[in-house]
Amino acid sequence: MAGRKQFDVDEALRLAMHVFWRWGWSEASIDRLTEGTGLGRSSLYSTFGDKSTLFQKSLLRYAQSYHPLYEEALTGPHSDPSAVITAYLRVTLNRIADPTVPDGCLLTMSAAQFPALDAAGQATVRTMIDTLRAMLEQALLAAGADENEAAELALCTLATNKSLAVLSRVGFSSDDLETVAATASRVRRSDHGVRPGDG
Amino acid sequence: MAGRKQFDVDEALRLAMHVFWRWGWSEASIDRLTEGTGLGRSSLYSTFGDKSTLFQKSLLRYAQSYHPLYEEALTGPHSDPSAVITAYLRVTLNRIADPTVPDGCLLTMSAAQFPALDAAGQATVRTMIDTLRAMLEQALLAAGADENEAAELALCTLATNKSLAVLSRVGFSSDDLETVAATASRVRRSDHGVRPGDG
DNA sequence: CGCATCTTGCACCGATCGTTTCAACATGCG
DNA sequence: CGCATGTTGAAACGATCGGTGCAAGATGCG
Repeated sequence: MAGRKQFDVDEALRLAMHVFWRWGWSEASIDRLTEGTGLGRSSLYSTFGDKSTLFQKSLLRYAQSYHPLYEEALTGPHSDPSAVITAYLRVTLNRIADPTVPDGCLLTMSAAQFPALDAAGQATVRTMIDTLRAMLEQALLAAGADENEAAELALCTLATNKSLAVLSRVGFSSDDLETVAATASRVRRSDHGVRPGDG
Repeated sequence: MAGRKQFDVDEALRLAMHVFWRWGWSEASIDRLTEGTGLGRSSLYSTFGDKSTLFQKSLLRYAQSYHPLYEEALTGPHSDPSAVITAYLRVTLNRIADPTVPDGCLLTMSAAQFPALDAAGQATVRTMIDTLRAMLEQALLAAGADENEAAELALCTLATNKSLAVLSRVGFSSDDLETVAATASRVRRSDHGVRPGDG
């Protein structure tokens, strides 16, 4: 039962990364990590150090194994920026649709971490969008644009709101955050006739 | 020391919500909640129920107290959709800049939950953007557009990536996610001469 | 084989987790 | 006052947390 290592270190790290993605930092207990990797506690600690160190290595492993997937889908040469973005986000969407593989972010709370987002909570979130949508509808009408775009813009604005929260917590600068917000504000701008600098 | 309640229930709930925002679900222990609200354990449990119930109520309270802030900044009537979006995201940015108030998302992991996002982790994230930026630079050059836009587009695409992860975990439909991704792909499309349906 | 070296499983550590219990106390009503 | 009702602080519950110690077992080398 002992002697030389009876497992592949890199595969074990991949499995550990998966546990962290599935459960998040706090809910990924040592017991869950040992179960998910198949290693014993001693092997886990002697190979990867304590939980913090293991999480660091998992994060690095995640980032390194993550981007090649996108590169694979985005083989050059590229001539259309929109196509690049579309292909990139398509990979994210496909991965999100598959609940068995890590999606585009290791740093959001896992479902196990907010046990209480029930129907009432969902409705509350919807209400938040609806208020924004109503304002956008009004503005689109006043600008002579298609008011049916309001729902789409409201959704995307909320999405930007969430991304700002994530990026700030990951450590992006306020300049970067400003850039994201400014670009989101320019979405489809030319479609409803507002020129740069307006507003 | 007892008799009638010696605290304001709504204010206590507000403080509890703040603790959940600051620490996240897992790291918001009962001790931290009692310290943050000023209540004893008995008062907390008898007033709000167990931790899950308290989190539900905090989430609702968060959503309800959150949107009025945006409405306040977005007094109508509105005539410019971009201005509405800009004002909305401006509130988010201002709140993120202030570390003492809840920002735009209660469901991202707090800083206390990933103790290992050090310089190495930051650099890894940067590498992920740089790869995307290089592809976009190539595409922008081929399309005859300004390649300096690549960094901005890469950042915003990553932002969309993160927002998709959050929205999916909150329970948004795949249709909604598709909408967000499609809109992100159209960002500044008309600026570099790519028509709808290309690619 | 003899021995050093490494790995593994298991028990165990103190600390903290969410939750419950309970006695002491303050109030409102008769 | 007497008593029911409700609140408060504090102690304690079992469970689980991250982490360690250690003996048993397996290997490589002489």
